[in-house]
Amino acid sequence: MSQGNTGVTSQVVHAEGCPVREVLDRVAGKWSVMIIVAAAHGPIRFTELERSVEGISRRMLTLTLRNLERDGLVTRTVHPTVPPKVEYELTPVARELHASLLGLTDWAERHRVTIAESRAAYDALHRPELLDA
Amino acid sequence: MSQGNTGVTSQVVHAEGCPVREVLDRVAGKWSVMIIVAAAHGPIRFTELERSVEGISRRMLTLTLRNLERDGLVTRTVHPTVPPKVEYELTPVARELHASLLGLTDWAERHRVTIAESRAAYDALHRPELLDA
DNA sequence: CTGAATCCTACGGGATACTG
DNA sequence: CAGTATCCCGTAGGATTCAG
Repeated sequence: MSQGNTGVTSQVVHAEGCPVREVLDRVAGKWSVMIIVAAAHGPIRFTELERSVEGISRRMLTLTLRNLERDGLVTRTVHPTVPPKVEYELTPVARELHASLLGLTDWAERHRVTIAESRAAYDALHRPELLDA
Repeated sequence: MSQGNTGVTSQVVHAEGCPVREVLDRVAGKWSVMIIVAAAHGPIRFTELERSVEGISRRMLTLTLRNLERDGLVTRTVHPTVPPKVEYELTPVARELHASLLGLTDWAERHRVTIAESRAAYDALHRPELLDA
């Protein structure tokens, strides 16, 4: 091989059963992580979540909470009062996730400016048409 | 308010400008992270990526690589040979991201079984119709 | 207050074919 | 080898309405 092989064994990233994919699928939704962040401080009510997670619709809040509950990431506690009061709380598993997420948010904060600049530069070079936003 | 306020100041998770959302949007795609993982070992060629990232289509590989390049997460190096040879390499910023990702994959591996069980249990309770898959 | 049910649309992403 | 260009479809998710 005159061109030489890389010598680097590029290992396959398995599609199925890949832990990377799994966590991502679980967290990929538009709202899951934001809900986890909003609930990280302790039990929180439905309406509080609705206000905390800016921009979320009532429907998506419900759906996402159901999925989180299904995965065992939040618990749902109904207080049989009137008016009804429902509290959501992160499970220990979700708290661990939240801790790991901190690494990501930290990364995002450290590089957000750089990334924004990179985008602008790229667009200036490869997307001249959308320069006058 | 006889029910009392919670005392817990549920802070708002801002929609715009939220670093959490930003990193997620950037990584939320179906393939971004898997490409980053596949490229973590060093420079890698287009076709090698295509084989490494199981299940990806040529189209999505190209699109995702372009976005990663745009965000300054990968560099694209064209070797003017014949046949053409293009190498993609993670930038330092992306390497940091990859490191943070390790925390997530670790979390996923530690809890995948628990989560799967949680799902099964939830479905058994709340989705009796789809029990005979 | 805390949802569930419907309706509807945008867009991510797959399959396929063509190109330098 | 390394892409681009089209076509097409499923579904995430928004708006709105009804209900316990």
